[in-house]
Amino acid sequence: MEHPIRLYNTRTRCVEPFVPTDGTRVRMYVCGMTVYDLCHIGHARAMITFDVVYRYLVHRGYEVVYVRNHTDVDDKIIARAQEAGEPALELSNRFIDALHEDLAGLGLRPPTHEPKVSDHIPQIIALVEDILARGHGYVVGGDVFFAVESFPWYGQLSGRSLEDARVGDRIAVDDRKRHPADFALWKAAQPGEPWWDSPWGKGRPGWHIECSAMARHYLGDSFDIHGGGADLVFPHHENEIAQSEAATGVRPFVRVWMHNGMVTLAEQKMSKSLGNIVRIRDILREIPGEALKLLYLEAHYRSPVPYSSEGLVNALGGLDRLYQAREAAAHAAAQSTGARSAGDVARDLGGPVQDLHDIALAFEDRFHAAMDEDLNTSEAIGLTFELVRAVNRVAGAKGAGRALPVLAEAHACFETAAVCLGIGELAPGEFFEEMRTKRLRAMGIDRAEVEARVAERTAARLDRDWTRADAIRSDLDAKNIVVMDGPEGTTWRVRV
RNA sequence: GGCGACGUAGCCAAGAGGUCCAAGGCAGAGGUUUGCAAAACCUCGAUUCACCGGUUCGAAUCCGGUCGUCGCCUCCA
Repeated sequence: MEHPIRLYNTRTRCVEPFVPTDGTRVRMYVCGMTVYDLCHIGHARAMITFDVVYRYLVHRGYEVVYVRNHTDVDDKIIARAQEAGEPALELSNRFIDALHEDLAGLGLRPPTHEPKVSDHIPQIIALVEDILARGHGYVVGGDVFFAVESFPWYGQLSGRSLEDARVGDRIAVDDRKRHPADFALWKAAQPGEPWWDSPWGKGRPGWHIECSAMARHYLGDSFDIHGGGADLVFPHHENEIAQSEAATGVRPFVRVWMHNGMVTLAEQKMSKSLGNIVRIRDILREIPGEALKLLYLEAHYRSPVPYSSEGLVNALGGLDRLYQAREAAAHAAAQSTGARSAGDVARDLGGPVQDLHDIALAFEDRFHAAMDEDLNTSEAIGLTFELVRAVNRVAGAKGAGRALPVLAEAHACFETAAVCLGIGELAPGEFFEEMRTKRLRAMGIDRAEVEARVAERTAARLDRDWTRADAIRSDLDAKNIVVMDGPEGTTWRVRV
């Protein structure tokens, strides 16, 4: 690694060089979701953020073990299941399937492991036993609590002390707790709830412990990166640290804590309690998934990002532009014989061709420099669009045929961006088709009818009947269908 | 009340004290191109980085204060 990647660490509140413990092997755990409902665009942000972390680390030569859990044992799941009269694990499995569909629609890479809580009860019980053995927990009835006062570093991540926390201020405190901030490691089973046998009787894991246990099982007592949404810093991640470090005696549990910013709607955080939820699949019906990625990645992952349908459609426009340039570059790459070097061609042709060559040559280094600095995807995307413009300048000009080797270079740059960001990964034709299908659906337009009218217009144009051709054009235009006459015939698109 | 983040053009957004008198995208104006369009390309847009002080030869970038917005402290990505 010629120049280390630098990442912001929530624990130290600094951007610091990232050096994995184990050479080129990186171990990363990301909090997935509690699967009692469909994924919303806030989940999407976390998933997209860490998908990019994963992609980029792999791109830079690391071997990454990426674990993202499904929390399938939880109060809310149980409550939903009881309402629906469905076994809790069946319900959670349905939502895991839905999650996989949604994330595939966004073009996210699957993690190395996707453990479920229900499959790791023995590991959880073992972890709780270790915590008790080291004197950091206590049993009350069939419940087990973590004793925060026994762990001197409690608050290290969130930067709050036990005095500051004032946990009792806003919630009713269970008077069996020794300290208001103590939290459940294991909960005794209530009637009608799923349960597992344990040394403390029938029960189930508390919230937090599952991540400690599964991270330990797949990644060991100490690992490189732990990610999740910024709203998990406290109490979830704080409690994870306390449990894990208390159980193993190994510090630090996690070397780098990474947290993505929230998605806001109309200046407010999207959240379950506010009820302002937008689901991933509602978007995917009408917009290609990469548009959401572009919208998010245009901002830094730690900043809040405003969501709006206008913003999304905006991003779709940019994506479309990117794919058009990609298509031109891909076309050139396929045709380029490589008989002449890009450098020679650039020198001979000069002007925009030379400019494109220069941009392409510097692209990878500049792209890496941006991403190395705590994943500055905004700048990386800026660079990509500079490339788009440079490509269009060359590809759209007369004599583009002579510049093929240089356009082929640009094509390779687009590949780098696509692999690292997951944007522009589809074959351009595939993207245009997806966009057309989804936009037609969004606008309720019948495809066959459009194609018939376009054919009609083409016939009119062949007869040089401009009046009729223009009438059809404006007719279609009123329905947001834009007709384009190019050298290779007439195409059409749905206006975005 | 405690802890934290942020405030850059009409909108979104990047900017490791000087080589940035501020990337990129969208929207807008003019132009090239086109049967007419669309797309694409070219040109134009913050004398300025919420406000006020301070440090410095020099600050959007550092420090202090003011105002504003948001997040966490309760389930949350």
